[in-house]
Amino acid sequence: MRQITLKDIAKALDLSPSTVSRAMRNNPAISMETRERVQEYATKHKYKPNALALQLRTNRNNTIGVIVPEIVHYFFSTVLAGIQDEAEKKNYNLLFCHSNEDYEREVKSVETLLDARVCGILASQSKTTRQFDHFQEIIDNNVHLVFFDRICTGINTDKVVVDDYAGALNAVEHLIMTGCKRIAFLGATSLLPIANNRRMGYEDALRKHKISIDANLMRVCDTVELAKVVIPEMLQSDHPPEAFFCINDEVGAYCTRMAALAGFHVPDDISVCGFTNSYLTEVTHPTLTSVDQRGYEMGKVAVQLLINRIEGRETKPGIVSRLIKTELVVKGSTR
Amino acid sequence: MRQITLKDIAKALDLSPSTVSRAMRNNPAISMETRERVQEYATKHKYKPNALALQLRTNRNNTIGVIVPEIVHYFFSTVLAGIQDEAEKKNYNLLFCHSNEDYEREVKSVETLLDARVCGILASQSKTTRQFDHFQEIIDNNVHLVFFDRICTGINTDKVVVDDYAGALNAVEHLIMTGCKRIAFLGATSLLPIANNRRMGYEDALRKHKISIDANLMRVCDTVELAKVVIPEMLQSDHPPEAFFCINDEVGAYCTRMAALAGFHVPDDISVCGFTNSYLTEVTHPTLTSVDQRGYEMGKVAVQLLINRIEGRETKPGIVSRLIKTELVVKGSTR
DNA sequence: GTGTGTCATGCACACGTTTGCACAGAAAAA
DNA sequence: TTTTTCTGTGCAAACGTGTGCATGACACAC
Repeated sequence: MRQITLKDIAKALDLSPSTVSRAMRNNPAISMETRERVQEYATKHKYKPNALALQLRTNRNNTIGVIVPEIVHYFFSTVLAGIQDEAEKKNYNLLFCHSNEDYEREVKSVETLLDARVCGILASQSKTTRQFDHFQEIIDNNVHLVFFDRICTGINTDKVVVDDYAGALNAVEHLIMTGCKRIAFLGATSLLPIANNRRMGYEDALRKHKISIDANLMRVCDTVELAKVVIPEMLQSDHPPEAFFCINDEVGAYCTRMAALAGFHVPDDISVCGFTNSYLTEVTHPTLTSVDQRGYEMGKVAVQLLINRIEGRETKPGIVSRLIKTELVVKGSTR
Repeated sequence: MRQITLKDIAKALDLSPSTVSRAMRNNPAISMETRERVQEYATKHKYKPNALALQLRTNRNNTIGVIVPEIVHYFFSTVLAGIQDEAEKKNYNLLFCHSNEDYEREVKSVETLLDARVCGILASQSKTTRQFDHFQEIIDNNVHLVFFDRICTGINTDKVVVDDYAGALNAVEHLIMTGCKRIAFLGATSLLPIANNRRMGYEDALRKHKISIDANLMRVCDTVELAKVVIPEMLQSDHPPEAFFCINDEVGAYCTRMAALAGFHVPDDISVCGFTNSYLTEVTHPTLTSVDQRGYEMGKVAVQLLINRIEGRETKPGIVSRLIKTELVVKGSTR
């Protein structure tokens, strides 16, 4: 029992397929009587137009591909939610690929998506990617491409990124305004643009408030493993920091616990601020102040940009670059 | 500049499209010379077979749809990762839908997937779903359907679920073996099968070790908000529990913190066990013992089952039901 | 010369839809 | 009555591919 087609309806009602097609689309050239007869038969037999046939005709399948480097990940899953919601609203389907931070899989994903003839691709680069030919391939095939978050510097195309700089600046200013002066920065290596931007935001906030920058207070500490070493060391120093500005919530959450164990009260003795505003911030005690990266918003904006390109509404010839504003969410770990 | 087709190659080499088609597929009927000439031209001009045309011909698009109730969610994102990895390995594409726990969107997602003519659907039911007509519609359209985790009891089809009962039983036995007797169960309302199965596992573990079941130790407490009320109350009682078996990691994480604040040492005075083994378990101090639900494995198994159905390798006429074994991951919060 | 066999290729059709154009019949205008 | 206009419908082609069958050329055996 396969799906009923236009031809089947035509045969059953002794009409031609073209008449049936027109009747279904309410073409005024078809008499009211025939139209009703056809539509009645169609609904009765649950006719569904074959999307594949339509796609072949128009050479468009209303599908966009998305490549995510990691999915078991608060931020990226949030972005994916935004992408899906917006794409669904605009009647696009989503072909989902997962590179798992692996260059080879990223290349394969691009191939898959191009083979599937998607109208456009949303991508966030894997950490291990050093060559960009596969991304160039997308553009060479006249498929639209928008990068989000982890943009690929080697490729000239539209992108959407988080305003890490302003996020860090705001957060550190908040720490300063609530009375902290010795503020530690637990960051990552400056190779990553996001880490670098946040460091610059941190430094500029201090400068703005005439606080000197102390290199001893700036550490590479972006994993719980590192935190286990770095944080106790800083807490035990003669001049422990009055605040920790952490590059992610994992380190932030661990930091609140370590400070409490060392006998400090959070936030009265030591303030802590994280980055991402994941659900980790709700299970710490006190709850963790954090910078919300608004991944959902990023996903929506990325899809909108891509669809505007696809449908020719965004005609700007150069590259379009959108900045997502962060939002400081003050909770219990800062005063 | 559109993509090159078989016809283009045919015209360029003064052959018929059928010859080119056969040449590309290495049909021995075509002379070696022609084959080489065609393939050379094809690679030079980056010929890609048009998937849409193939799909129309065969009426199969090698795509499976997945409906997830929530995506910013450790467990479901893990399952999705498993689904994607396995589907990719088997050369299937993934059409991704997100119901966001909303019945209306779930119905719309099913429609979308059926319109797209997917070969099969993997679905986990939304919390607000009370009617099942849309799922029945899938089966009526001869599209294969496999439920995972949140199975729909109203529909007779294949499913993959976590062995919650054994997971709970194991975990509670571990608590007992490490010297705890008064073990609290922080669960959810028994309406949900998963909550019910875990409660039964908890009770059977106690029975097995001849520990009486104390209703005072069993509470509904599946959110951090509830935990803020329930846990302090239990800790302050005359006979505080020696262990907490929690229905999720959020409550478990919060529990370790509350116990420490109340002056108990974890795990020496009080043991805590969570459920899911999310990354929350790594940022608590001590790290949180938890029951791993092996979502990645579940995703893989679900896809395998679905593809076996699609490709006719699983011919069992009745419904196939797979149970995913859980694994207790002992960390710092239990002895 | 006729028959048989092999090899390489092309024709035609199919998948399900849409659409420009032609056409038949009826109604309206001359 | 003849011509024009209008109305409703069908034909054919197209999208890109794969495949059964026919065809034509050539070689070889009788």
